[in-house]
Parts: sequence; structure tokens; C-alpha cells
Amino acid sequence: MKNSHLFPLLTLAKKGKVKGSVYISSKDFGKELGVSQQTASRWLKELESFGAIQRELVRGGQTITITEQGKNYLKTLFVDMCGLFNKKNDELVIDGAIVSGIGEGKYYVTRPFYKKQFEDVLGFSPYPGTLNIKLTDETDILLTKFLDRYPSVNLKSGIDEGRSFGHVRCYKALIDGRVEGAVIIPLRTHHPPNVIEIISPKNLKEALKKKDGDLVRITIEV
Amino acid sequence: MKNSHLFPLLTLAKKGKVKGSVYISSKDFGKELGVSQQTASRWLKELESFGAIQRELVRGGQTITITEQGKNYLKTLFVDMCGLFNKKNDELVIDGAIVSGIGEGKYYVTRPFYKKQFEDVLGFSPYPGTLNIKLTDETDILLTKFLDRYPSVNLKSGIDEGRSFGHVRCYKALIDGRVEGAVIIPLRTHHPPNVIEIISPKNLKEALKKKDGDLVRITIEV
DNA sequence: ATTACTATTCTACGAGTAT
DNA sequence: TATACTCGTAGAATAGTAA
Repeated sequence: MKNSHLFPLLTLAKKGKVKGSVYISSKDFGKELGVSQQTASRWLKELESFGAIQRELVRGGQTITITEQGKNYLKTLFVDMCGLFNKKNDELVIDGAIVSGIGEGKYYVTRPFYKKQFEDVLGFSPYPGTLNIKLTDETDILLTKFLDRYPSVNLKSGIDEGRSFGHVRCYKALIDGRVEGAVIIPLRTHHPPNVIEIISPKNLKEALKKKDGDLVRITIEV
Repeated sequence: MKNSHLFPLLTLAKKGKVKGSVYISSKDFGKELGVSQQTASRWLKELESFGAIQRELVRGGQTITITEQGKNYLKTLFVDMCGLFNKKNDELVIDGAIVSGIGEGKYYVTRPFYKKQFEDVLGFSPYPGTLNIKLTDETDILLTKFLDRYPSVNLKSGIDEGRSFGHVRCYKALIDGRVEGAVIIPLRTHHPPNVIEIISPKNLKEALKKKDGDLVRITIEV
């Protein structure tokens, strides 16, 4: 994906409202972008080869759909620009469903190397276990990217127990509006981008009286 | 301003957080963007000649500030992208201060050509006078650009009383959360972009018990 | 050290045209 | 009609270097 492809992709996105496909000929598309039919055709082919769009040649033109990858490219740019223009929000609300982890969180939270730091930076001793939240809404996945923009409290990296521990970013949060906790983001995350990890001084499932699949709301002060 | 200048400008904006200046050498800037020192230097010179940035050569590099024009370029793009990604908001809140108009609004609102249409599309007969609101916050000025994205009710253009009347877009609004009204945007506006015009069935200054300089909040359902 | 000029290389555009 | 190929050329990127 080259920089020169941004405007063609953006134009397609506007025409198709991100979702949905656009029917257009390379001639008309070129006219819209102020380039020749040949260049428009080449750009579309290139966008396709980069995986940003899917094309189908039909009589009179082509039907173009922006792929997930293409959307992500635009989203990344959008998040960047949001960071530039958004005034500081008071809070960030993220909704998601509880999913079961593989116990990895428990291992890390109970390592003395991290445990001590959690107590220092968050002011509480975390319950030995983490709550994994799968974000439901596309927008919420976007919001987690926003987090990068905001100041976090951080756990230092280092070596202990004969192994290395990486950086961890923490954002104090309120779970379901009532239970204290924090979103923790390991620098080398082992989660897919739509899952975030929560710790709390309490056993969150118990405190919230919730089980896997139930929805929770995470409120982060930023 | 060419498309190829977007990324350099965006990079500068990110480094300087839109406001504030950036100190960097063309060599480092080129490295950051993946181009040669010479190209980075040329781009900076070009951005300067387009009026998007101001530069000052200092020992060890240059101090770069994004101009108002440069910011506007990025804003336009941002607003475009907001239109793509924002889920439909429930309401748009705009804050501003009352400023005195020159009576022009009163003239237009009382023209039979518009008056009848106002009654048709808004469901009320406007008080003979408009309230001019000067937006205080940069973000609010941005919001008014958002309005273009949302469906409006419109007054048709036409000829009456021997003169021509232009298109007018209207957005029903609630003033200070309690008084019914509408934001009106003439297609050929006579206002600077940070001033919007409000009409209402009531005399707004009286109904709100406010005078010039007082703050009002406009809530538009979108 | 820088910035930025000049010369050269090379990429990208568009005219002509095949499919 | 479309899309998209070839290819001559314009303009952009870089190397070398001056200031």
C-alpha cells in the first residue's frame, strides 16, 4: 500500500460508505480523482493486489468492495487523526463479553515481579486471575487503539526468576460502574486485538455475579 | 498541496500535536518517512510554499510549525473520515456565545418566500429575528462541518418580490435544552464559519433571559 | 553539522491500442 | 463499450556536492 493509494481508497470508501460495494468504471473513477482512465485502472489493480479492495469486472464497469484490510488501513489513519483533534475525553466506555482465558493471566499476575509493581502503581493487590473481555462492537475495538494516546501507568520490564518480563501498560478502570480494576496491556500481547484483559483486587466474576458470555462495561478515566 | 504531502504533514502534526512546533533535521525526517534527506528537504520546502507549514532553520535542523491552513487541510480529511466511521450520533452539542447581528437575519426571516417555507418544514413560524451564535471552541467549529454529513430539512431557492432567494438548510435544535428552534445555514452564507444562526418561534433572548456575550448550548438531533 | 542545488536515475503517468 | 497492455515521456527521487 503506497501513500498515493490513500485518496483512491478514501474515495471508494466514501462512495460505498465503507460497507457496501461501489459500481464504477475506471474512466469515471479517474475523472473523479483527476487522473486518466489508465491510471485509475492501475490504481484499482494495485489496491486489489495490496488486498485493500476486491473487484469484479461487470459489463459497463466494475464492482468494488473494500476488504477488512482496506478498512483497517483507513481506521488506523482515522485513529491517528482522532488523537490529533479530539479533546481529552472524560471517560472511555468499552462494552464486551466475558470470555474464558487459558490461565495465562493468572500466571503473570501472581509473579512477584509484577505483583509488587501492580500494588505500587495501581494501589491494590490483584486477585490472582484476570478477566478476559471480548469487545463486541467494532467501535470498541477502535477505542482500544485510542488507549495508546492516553497516559497510562506502567510496569517496568526486567528479569526475575530466571526469565524476562516485558513492559505492561495499565489503565485504571471501573468495571460495570462499581468494581475497581484496571485494563492491562502487555507490550507483547498474547491476545487478539479484540480481547482486553482486566485485573481487580476482587474476583471479578464473583463480585459482578457474572459468567462467561455475560456483558460487562469498562469505564476508563482518561 | 499534493496528495504526496499528506503523510509528511500528518507526521509533523503527530510530532507537534497540531499545536506547537517540531524540531527536526531533514535527514531524520526523511528516515522517519522512508525517503532520502533530499526528498524530505524538498517536501518541507514544498509544504512551506503551499502555506501548510512555517519553517525556521536553526543549527542542527529546523523548527517547523503547522499553519492554520495546514491544520484546516488535516481537519477536512478528518471530518471526511468521521463521516465514514462515526456511528450516527444521537445528538450534536454546540456551545457558543450570543453576538449581535446586523439585522440581516430579520430581513430574511420575514420574507414571505422563506417564512412560508419555515412554517412548512419546521412546523413553527419564526420570530422575526435571528440569534447569532459565535462558536467558542475549535472543536465546535469542526462540528458545524459535521452538519453537512447529516440530513437537513431544506428551504427551496426561488424568485419572489423581484429578487432571488438561495437554498437554506435547517437543522431542528433545542436551545439551552429547553427552547425549540433551528440552526439555519444559507447556502451562500454571509457569516464567518464560526458563527451560526438560530431561529425560533420565540424571541430567544427573552425566552432564555440572555444578552450578548452570554453562552448558549445548541443541541441538534442527528 | 546542516540545507538544498544540480545531475542522474527511475518511477509513474497517459496516449495509443489490443483484447 | 469496458479493462489493461506497451511504451515514450514528464516528473519525482536520489547521489553527489556546494554553501
